[in-house]
Amino acid sequence: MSFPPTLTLPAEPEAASLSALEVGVIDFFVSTVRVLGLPKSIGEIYGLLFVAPEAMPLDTLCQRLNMSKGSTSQGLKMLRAIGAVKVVYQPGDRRDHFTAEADLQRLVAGFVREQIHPRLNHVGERLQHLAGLADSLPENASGAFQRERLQKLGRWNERGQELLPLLGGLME
Amino acid sequence: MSFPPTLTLPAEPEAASLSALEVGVIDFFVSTVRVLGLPKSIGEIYGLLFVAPEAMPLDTLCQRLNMSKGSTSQGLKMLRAIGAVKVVYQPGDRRDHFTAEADLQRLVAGFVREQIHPRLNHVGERLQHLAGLADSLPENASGAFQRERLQKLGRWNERGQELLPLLGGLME
DNA sequence: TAATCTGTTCAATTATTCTTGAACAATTTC
DNA sequence: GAAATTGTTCAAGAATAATTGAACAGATTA
Repeated sequence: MSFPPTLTLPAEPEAASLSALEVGVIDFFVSTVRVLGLPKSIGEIYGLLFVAPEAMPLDTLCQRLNMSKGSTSQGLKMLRAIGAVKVVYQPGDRRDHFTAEADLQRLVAGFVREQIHPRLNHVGERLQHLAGLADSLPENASGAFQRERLQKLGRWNERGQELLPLLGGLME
Repeated sequence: MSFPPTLTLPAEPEAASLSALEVGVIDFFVSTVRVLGLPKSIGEIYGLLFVAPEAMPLDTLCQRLNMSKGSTSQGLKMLRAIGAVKVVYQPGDRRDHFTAEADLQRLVAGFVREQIHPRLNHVGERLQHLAGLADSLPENASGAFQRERLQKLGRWNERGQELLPLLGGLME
């Protein structure tokens, strides 16, 4: 009873060589990023760059994270948009090299700007429109209740508008 | 040229009868809830209850939102856990009746408790473990850099722990 | 100019999450 | 107790989101 000698088992599938420290830090950012509703790959890329003393190019990230070039490129694109990674010039190397931005205030500001604000699009307008409907509500208890609820919605929205920009400031 | 008289077109597929106001408010909460990473159905249920002057039972929600009993039941379960809907007793009706909790501070507190904290599980422990690895880092520039990054991670975590509970307080 | 290198894009696949609907338990009514 | 009512659970299906990989464009080198 023997295994076919012509068939070589593909060992561990290109196990990415990451130190325990790197794995730990990446793991931390993967969880964080999940809470924020971003894809795991974003957390992996940022995590590796965050612990890395040196900037690294796209293909190094691909290899070490065992991630496709497409995902890595897209992930870096988003991270750059947020301002969470920066491109640094590396003399004598044609490739872009990336480092992690580690200033929490900037990270928060970038995240709010790129991820939260766009999704809050037109909320103000829509509430405006709703407020218009309030006038044609009946003059009874139900009408009064609903007008009150609409006002509450408006106040919540204003409060949110005020608070969001302050978020960054709270971060030390 | 005529349509087969025996074939009745199924009209609009049980178009849920919602007023423009209701649609608007539901729409508002659906967007909000999406930003928070919760399923749409949660926003629909809460939105309808939020504008409704009267408490309503599960099957009314199903009918008006055109949503399955399963989804409605699960959605109400989560909303109850967060503290975003309350059960009110309705004399002479065996069914539970639900209303929306509209106190923002309580909503935020419940959301953090049920959705954020559980996901942040063990982050402290894991960071503790990572801090252990710091000691066996080399005494060169790279080692120093990584130790610093680990410290930063620890500070961020502490800061988050302090800030989360305050979130509710900010809400008026 | 051709060949190589670097990085981006996007259609197709894969993985994840949400919703449905039917089966079930627990009450209540007859 | 049988039938009806109310609400929950969960496996299967549907919808959504993330990832891959191959094709591509632009830049650089030979």
